[in-house]
Order: sequence, then structure tokens, then C-alpha cells
Amino acid sequence: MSRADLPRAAGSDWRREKRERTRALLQTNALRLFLEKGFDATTVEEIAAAAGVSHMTFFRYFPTKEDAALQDDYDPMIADLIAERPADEPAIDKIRHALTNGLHHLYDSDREVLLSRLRLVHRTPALRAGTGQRRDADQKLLIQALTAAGSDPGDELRLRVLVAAALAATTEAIRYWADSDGDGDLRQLINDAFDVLRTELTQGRPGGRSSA
Amino acid sequence: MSRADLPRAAGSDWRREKRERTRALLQTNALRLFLEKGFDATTVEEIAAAAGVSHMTFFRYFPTKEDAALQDDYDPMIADLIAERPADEPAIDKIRHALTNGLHHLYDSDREVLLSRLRLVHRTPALRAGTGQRRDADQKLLIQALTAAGSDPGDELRLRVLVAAALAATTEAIRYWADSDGDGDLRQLINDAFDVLRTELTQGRPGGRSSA
DNA sequence: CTCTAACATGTTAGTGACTAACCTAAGGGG
DNA sequence: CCCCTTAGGTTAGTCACTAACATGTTAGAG
Repeated sequence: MSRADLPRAAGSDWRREKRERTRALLQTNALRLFLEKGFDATTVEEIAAAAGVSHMTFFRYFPTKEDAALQDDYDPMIADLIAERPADEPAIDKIRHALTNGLHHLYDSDREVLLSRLRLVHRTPALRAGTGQRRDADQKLLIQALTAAGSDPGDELRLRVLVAAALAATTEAIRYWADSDGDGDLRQLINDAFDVLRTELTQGRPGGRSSA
Repeated sequence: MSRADLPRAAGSDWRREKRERTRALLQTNALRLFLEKGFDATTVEEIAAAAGVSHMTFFRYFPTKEDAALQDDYDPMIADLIAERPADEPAIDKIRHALTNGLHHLYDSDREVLLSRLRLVHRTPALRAGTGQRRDADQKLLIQALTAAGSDPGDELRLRVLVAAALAATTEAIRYWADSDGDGDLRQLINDAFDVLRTELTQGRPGGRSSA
């Protein structure tokens, strides 16, 4: 297999540190160049050169150029957050709370970085496409977490639709937030989006969102 | 611009027919080869050769290899279907009915082709990513159609979430249908998916879908 | 009827993402 | 001390996609 020689998680401390340093160097340089010159105008060669490695090393850390812009480590914590919710809570609320709580951290720490990354993704078709794949992965993750937390795994379509709708609402809230340059409270927007699901889908009144 | 010399919609009957024949030849050969050998294992050269043209001609008709697998002409009719719905119908029902009615046609005519195409997309990461972009486009289209049909354009987030949730439900129904090899009625599944939105998101009962 | 503009297609020669096969150097355990 | 593991390099590909320019064919103006 082509990617069998990926730098792995094991090894002595000093090797792990080196790996992590190289990886971080590649990703920060990638993001900087993408923001400076645009995603398409930046070549993998340039990124590798800026990080002081060869282009092959880049591909040992990131399977595609897109991944250097999209990869982060927020996903693994979602499952944990779901597991922490009370077992009798409805699935949709578990998701809602897990997501809003999860966003909490990066929201006030990495705020500016997050915003510029969202804008980059927004204006780059290749990256927008990449997020679709991420959403599929997130959906799978959430479904697993929910069944692990007690949801009926037999009712497949129901779970898929629930999770997909929840992710769609979250995505729209995040996009809306990025579109308005980070004005407003992201968690509030996400709650608004979930409220749209709750209130608008049942009877379809033309107005009535909870806040601006 | 690079794509300024795309075969256009104008011209005499003669030219238009030739264009359409070439285009159809390219797309059917592309789909056949993708299904036979897999998407990645098929080169654009092969497709072009099978259609009896050069690889440049291929790119004059399809901007990317993915498009040869994904492009169809179902989208334009969605807007029409929305416009046909009664003006006072809730947005979510407009979408639901437009989509189920729209699926009606291709459902019993192209059924087998549709199924194999869905399976192809399902097992090809590059194509799954492509569908994400299509969904963005569909979302824009639907929002335009809904505002044209009387929805309040000022309440941006609400419309985005509504449409995104509707598209998510539809997508999940279609995937579910493809996963179960086309057993069951697709329109019924879509209605089930919309019912999940309606009944499960409001109070989050653990059971209660309308049919299998 | 001829000349020309428009247009579908071809040819050739790129660029750049990504892969495969093989090589090197350095630390760590036997 | 040897050797194995592992981070990284080198080189030489393949293939999607682009740019620039060439060619034949047809439609329409004169």
C-alpha cells in the first residue's frame, strides 16, 4: 500500500516530537501560504520548501493538499461529549449540546484563526468539496456515538436523517457566522439553527426565529 | 479565460445536434468505463478514445472528470416545481413535494441506471466529494426559488437551515435506497425522511417512524 | 459563387498533484 | 558494535487539466 510508510504514533519521545514539529511546521506554513496567495496558487513544493522539507515529506503527513488546510483534531472529542450526555436525553439534544459545548473551546481561543480558515474554505471550491467528505465522516462518528449511548441502531434511516439534519444546521450556523465576519455569538447562532429545525419544520410558520 | 471556448447553446440545428451527440457519447462511455473499471482506473484519454475524440474535446464538454459522472439535467426542473406549488404552502412542504414529484420521473424510467450511478458515487471518494458541491448549488437554487415564491428573503439563516435540512433528508433517503439495492419505494423513503424531521426533531421520541 | 467568420475539434507542450521504488542518515536495543 | 527502525530525500514516473495555436467545415454576406 502506498501510504503504509506514514509516520506513526509510536516511537521514542524524541522521534514523536520531531514528527509533531514537522507536521505543525507543514500545516502552519500551508495555511499561511493559502491565506497569502490563495489555495490554487500555492504549490505543494512551496509549502514543503517553506517548512524546510521535500515535497515527498509533505505527502507523508497529508494525503492531499486539501488535508493540510482541513485537518484538525476536533473530531475525536465529539464522541466523548456525546457519551457525557444523560442517557435519557433525546438524540437531537445530545447532538445539539455536544456540538455547542465542543465549539466552546476553539471559539474563544482560536477565534481569528478559525475565522480566516473558514473564509479560506468558503472561497476555495476544492476545499468546500473536501468539507463534504468530512461531514460524511462526522455523521458516521455521531451515529456510532449515539448508538453507543443507547439509541436504537436498527432504525437506521431515522438516525441518519437526524444526524444529517443536525450537522446541516450546525454547518449553516457556522457559515452564517463566517459570512457576517464573526459578529454575533456562534453558540447562539447554532442554537438558533437548531430552533429552526424544531419550530419551523413542524408547521412551517413564515416567521419566528428566536433572535437576530 | 480558459473555458471561454466551451461549446455554447446557440448555433444552427446541425451544430447543436452534433454537440449533443458528442456530449452524450462522452458521458455514456465515461459511465460505462467507470462502472467497468472504476473511476480512478479510468483515464480521460480512454473515455475520449472510446467516444472517438481527443482528450481536449472531453474537457470542452466537462470541466472535470467528476462532472462526466455527476452532471445531469435534473436541477433546472426543481425551480419550476417549486414555482408550481401553492403560494401559501409552508416552505418545507413546497420543497418536499417538489422533490418527491421531481424524483417521480427518473425513478421509474432510469431506475437501473440511476442505481448503478448511485453505487458508483457511493464507492468513489472523489465523486462523493463532488456531490457536496452539487448540494451547495442545489441549496442556492432552492433558496432562490423559495424567495421567488414568496418566502421572506431577509431571514437568511432560517431559509438556509430549512433547505439544508430538506436536502440532507432527501440525500439520506436516496442513500438508504441505494444501500438496500433499490428495494422499497424511493418516494416513500423520502417522505419517511421528512417525517423524521417533522416528528423527531420537535420532542425527540425514540421511536415512531411512519413505515419501514 | 466566393470569401470569411464562427465553430467544433485536433496537436503539442506545458504545470502540478500525487505515486512508487529505492536510497541515506541517525538513534536505540541486542 | 551491528542492525533495525524510522524520518526524510531522490528520481522518475502517471495523469488531470490548461494554454496556444492549427485545421477543416459550414453558414452567411457580398
